Amino acid sequence: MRVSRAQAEANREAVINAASRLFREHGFDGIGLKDLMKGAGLTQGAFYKQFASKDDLAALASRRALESATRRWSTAAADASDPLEAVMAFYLSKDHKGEKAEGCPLVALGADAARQSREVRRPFEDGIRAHFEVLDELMGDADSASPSDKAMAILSLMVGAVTLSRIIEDESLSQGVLDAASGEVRRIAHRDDVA
Amino acid sequence: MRVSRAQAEANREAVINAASRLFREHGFDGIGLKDLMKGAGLTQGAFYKQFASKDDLAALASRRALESATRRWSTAAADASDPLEAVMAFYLSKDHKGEKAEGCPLVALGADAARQSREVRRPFEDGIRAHFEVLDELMGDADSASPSDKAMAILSLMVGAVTLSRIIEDESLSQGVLDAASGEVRRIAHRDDVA
DNA sequence: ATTATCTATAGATCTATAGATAATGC
DNA sequence: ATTATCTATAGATCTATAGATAATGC
Repeated sequence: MRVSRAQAEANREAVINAASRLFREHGFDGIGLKDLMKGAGLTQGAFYKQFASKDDLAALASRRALESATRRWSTAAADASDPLEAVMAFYLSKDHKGEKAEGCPLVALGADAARQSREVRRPFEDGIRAHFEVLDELMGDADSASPSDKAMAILSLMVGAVTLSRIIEDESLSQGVLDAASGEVRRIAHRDDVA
Repeated sequence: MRVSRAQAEANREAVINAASRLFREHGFDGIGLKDLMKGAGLTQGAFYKQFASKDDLAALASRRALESATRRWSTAAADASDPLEAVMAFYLSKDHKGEKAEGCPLVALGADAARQSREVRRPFEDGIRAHFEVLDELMGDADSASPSDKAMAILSLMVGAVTLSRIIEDESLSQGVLDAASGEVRRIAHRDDVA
């Protein structure tokens, strides 16, 4: 039953990837080790050879989810003539509202994260900073030491809007929240700051 | 061991009130019936005479939390010469960032709520609409049929900002997010719409 | 007589560990 | 010989139910 070192490493990666989706879908407390391992085609018993604890996996899976989310922002921005519009086009879309498992972990696990261990919160904080940096770059506010007020407000607005839109059953209101957020993000980004 | 009908009703209310705090603090999946009942000084066995299921209590506790949150907004707005500043003063404060159990349920349970039953999501949706109405009233945009874009953007921004600030360990960045949100909320509210 | 709460428990599930198995890696 | 994964299990906890108890309410 033993597998090669390479296969074992691949299995470990598969568990982290599966967990990164499954935690977003069910919350940190909403899914157990058995189903997390099954998500990678393994059984529960193999867990502790790979990870120190459930919290350890939660931290690794959170880091992966946030890195993937940051990459998605960078990629969307890099490929587009209007980078901000490109980011908004997917982030404030009906599709993104619906894809809890693959979507932004700040929305799917934002409230949960505040209750987790320092080890789990850390990748969230790092991910938030990385999102700020992408925003500041695409707004031409190249790397200053700390994130701009605009970047902080825009990310807050986008995370809040998708959070609210996921709760709201009424389709037109839910869409209205996303659209209102789009309008305000544009205004914030294009406002001329008087320094 | 039986208590009077009045006392039984008081006990029921006490459980709902305790649950409204405890769910915000630990998440819907982060606390069990035993501890929820203990929060009201009762034992687990008394639960099912009062509630149909844990989900039933979650719905009742969510409604209470959101009604309390809406009342807090109304009260802050009613007592102040500048209602919006009064709401922001508590909502985007370090105190509110710290008081998970008593603070805004949209922040504490926003991500969780999207995963719950329709019965639990409903009070959240109603609460969101009530928040929009308070915002539209204090901005002088008296009751139109549907919430204004401004109200939707402001609530999104405020919920997102407190969510992010709770995750961020770095005190100055965490405060920076709240302050950036304050600045943008003011700009959104005071902007002249060209209809 | 009714019933709100209590203690006790059923049955499922949770995290974590133990020991067996079978393939790898030296 | 080592070890990644498996099955099995320990011990705790979860939701929900059952039956006992003691006070209410008719």
